[in-house]
Amino acid sequence: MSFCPTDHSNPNPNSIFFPENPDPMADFELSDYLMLDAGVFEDDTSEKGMGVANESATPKHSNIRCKSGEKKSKLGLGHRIAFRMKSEIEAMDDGYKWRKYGKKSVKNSPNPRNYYKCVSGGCNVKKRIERDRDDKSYVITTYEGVHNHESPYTSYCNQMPLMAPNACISQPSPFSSSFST
DNA sequence: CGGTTTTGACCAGCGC
DNA sequence: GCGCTGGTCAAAACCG
Repeated sequence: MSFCPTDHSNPNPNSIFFPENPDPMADFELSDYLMLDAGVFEDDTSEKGMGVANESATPKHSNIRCKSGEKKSKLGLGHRIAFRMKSEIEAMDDGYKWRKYGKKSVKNSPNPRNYYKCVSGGCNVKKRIERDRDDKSYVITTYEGVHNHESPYTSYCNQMPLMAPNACISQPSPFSSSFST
């Protein structure tokens, strides 16, 4: 599996960029990535099966975890993807436009979880963001659903290939070493 | 003034 | 059936 910046079928870490931070590598580090395809997730704890709530429950390394044929997404939205990264900021701009619709304190975590929806018309992709309970310098982001549109950022890049052909896809990425297969 | 965020209330699913 | 928990709604507050 490879991640293409122009592929909007799934939100992916490669599409994240940092308009407010010209040097994201300075305080950004991907720690873990979980591919929770088709609403299925690795239920590796004894906690209630709300899926990716578990990713903060166990120590993690740079592994891609994928499992299929077990539990379905509660909402039936299809793809679910979660990753954990070291970052000072929680609301990273991944190129899509999100609207916050909820904030909730969750059990076993001192940090609240924030809920966002993609505001593009007809797109019901959601994401959850919370700080790792064990290490607050890490942020756990979970995407749920599939975008039915391109990222505005991707569109922007595609419009200026002659101007800066490498400006969007060739920047150093914390994900590139882990996910370019 | 319109869009976004905050926050308490409400609802549904799950375990006991 | 009941209580707990996570997820969503919606009104109010906030901000540019």
